[in-house]
Amino acid sequence: MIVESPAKAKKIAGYLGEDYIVMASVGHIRDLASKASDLPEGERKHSWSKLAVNVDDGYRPYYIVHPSKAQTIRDLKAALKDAKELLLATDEDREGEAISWHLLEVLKPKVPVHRMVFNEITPEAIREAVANPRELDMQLVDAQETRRIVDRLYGYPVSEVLWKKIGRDAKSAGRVQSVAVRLVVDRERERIAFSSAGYWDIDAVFSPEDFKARLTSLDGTRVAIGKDFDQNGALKSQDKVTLLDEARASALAAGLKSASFTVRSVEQKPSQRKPSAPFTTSTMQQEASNRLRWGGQRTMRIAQSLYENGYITYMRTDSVSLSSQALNAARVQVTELYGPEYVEATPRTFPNKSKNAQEAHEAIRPAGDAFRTPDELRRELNADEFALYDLVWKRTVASQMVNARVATTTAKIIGTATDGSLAEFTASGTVVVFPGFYAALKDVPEEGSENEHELPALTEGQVIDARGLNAIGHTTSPPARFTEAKLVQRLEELGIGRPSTYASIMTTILDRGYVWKKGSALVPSFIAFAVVRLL
DNA sequence: CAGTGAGCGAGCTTCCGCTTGACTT
Repeated sequence: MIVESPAKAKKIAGYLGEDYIVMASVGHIRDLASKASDLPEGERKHSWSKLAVNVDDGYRPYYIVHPSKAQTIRDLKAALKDAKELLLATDEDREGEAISWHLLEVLKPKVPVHRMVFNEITPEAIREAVANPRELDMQLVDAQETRRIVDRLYGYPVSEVLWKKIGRDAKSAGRVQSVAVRLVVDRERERIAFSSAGYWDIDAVFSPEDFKARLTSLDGTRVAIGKDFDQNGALKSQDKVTLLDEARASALAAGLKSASFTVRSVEQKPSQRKPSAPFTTSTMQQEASNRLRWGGQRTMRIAQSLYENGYITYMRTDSVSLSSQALNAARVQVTELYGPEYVEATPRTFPNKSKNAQEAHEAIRPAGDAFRTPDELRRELNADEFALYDLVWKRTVASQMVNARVATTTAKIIGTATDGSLAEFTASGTVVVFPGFYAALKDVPEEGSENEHELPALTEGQVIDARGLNAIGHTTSPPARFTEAKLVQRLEELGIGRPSTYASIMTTILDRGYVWKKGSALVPSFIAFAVVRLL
């Protein structure tokens, strides 16, 4: 049996016993020749030679076995000599199907060949796959080959156009990298074109319990805030809003100093928060970026180590689905750690956000049919591994827990200034009524929950005091630059790139000098503007 | 006889996606 990953091969070998030899192709075994000199003698002088695609004869590709793969091929051939049967068990996606086809072409097996697939590595799933082989799907193989040829046919010549038209500082172009560069450049253009606007409001602190409120309305008209402005710094809608300048805001704050304030309304609204879907490669990179400040490369290196040592499932995946084994493990763990009332009644499933998803693997989760808690592994893992495992564990377990229930209280407080203006302040507070999946996250609160705070008990008509009234100036900000994680998220939404390439796309555009990093922000170089304009 | 310069040809760069391990900083 041939699979793609050595770690996977080792695991499956343990399940199948001595009748099977399980080996790995270690990814692709052949690729288009990368330069004309790698072609056979006599084929090096055609106009298409350096493309390694014969565009004059049906776009016939010239494949070569990369020298670093020669030993793998020799090992596979040697093992095949004594085999009764060859089972091609590469991943169930476009690239995996192609790897199987290339294996057939190179190994030329004399024994019966079967193609089989499995989405989870359990003894039952493997046995079922062995019992239900299928044929190679040549449509999928053709799709991969076409993808490969078109990327070459555009990537090489368009890169060469850049060399000629812009100079050798323009290094490369391609279906994926050029879109990434363009997103960064477009964003920078928006920032350059942006005009910021200034506006003022008043922050108030009221007693009891010194809670904070903000001026939201003046004489019945809403006070302008950041989102009322467009990118030119002009007020957006025709909606009636009052725009406060510094003088007006300061005068108003002074005029309210001795005012008496009344609670005009108190409204409480219950709401629920849902846990996020289990990790894909892209969301894991985003979370590690947010929580741990790690780049994609580092996250993937740590994940690889966790995977090879059997702590997590495969780390290059576009699926948010958990196997039945994983669902069960998560639910058992939630019951044990938090109690049955924390387990969602039926297993939660999540829609896949990426329309190009091929779902050859399940979501990234703790390995095994019983999860080990981060605390149980604290001694076995180094600091980085522990930090990433902790994120994976929390995300997986939380995904099978019940919603958090929260209550948001909004209070409106009014007062009249010495000049007769009626000022309305708004305060809001949120309390967690039932933590649900928050219980698993603990120190890692979900988005938006960091600032949750409670309001004191207030009743309508209650008269309260202002402890402080401060006019505060604000300016609108341009759209933020992309971070690595945000760019990966956007590329995935657009269906560009694959889990195995997200981290390397970033190094490509950095290495080519198209972008540089300012802290974690991606800033385009001058040459990037030129390249995007030409393309 | 040594050095210079023109002209010519060969070879390199470049794409995306799948794996790990051997390197260097």
